[in-house]
Amino acid sequence: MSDNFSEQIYLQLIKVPKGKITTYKALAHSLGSRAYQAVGTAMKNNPYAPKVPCHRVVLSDGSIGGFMGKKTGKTVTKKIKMLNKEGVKVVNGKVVNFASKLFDFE
DNA sequence: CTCGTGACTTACG
DNA sequence: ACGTAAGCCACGA
Repeated sequence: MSDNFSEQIYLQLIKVPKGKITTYKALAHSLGSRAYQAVGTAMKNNPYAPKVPCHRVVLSDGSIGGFMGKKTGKTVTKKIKMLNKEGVKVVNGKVVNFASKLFDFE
């Protein structure tokens, strides 16, 4: 497992400080690829969980993404609460002040 | 190698 | 603003 690509995604995600978040686009772009979908694919694989806080990754609009929306929030709802606890306020499946909490990859 | 799917993004109507 | 279509990359069969 851990093809270089997926591994980079996890590394970047882990690199994100607490209370901050990132988007699929920025994440993929930081890897030097446009694998927006690949990022999601790697997330659903998430072999590094909970080391890899996939809930810290949101859509370009700041929406949580396909976590909830499908099955009345089950696992996701919990993560949302966790985010709120860390300082990332999530309401109605969207991040509050999300642009300001966005983490810039160096 | 080819096909289908996906926790995505952008563009057009 | 919303819905559909096409494009993007990676992974599984």
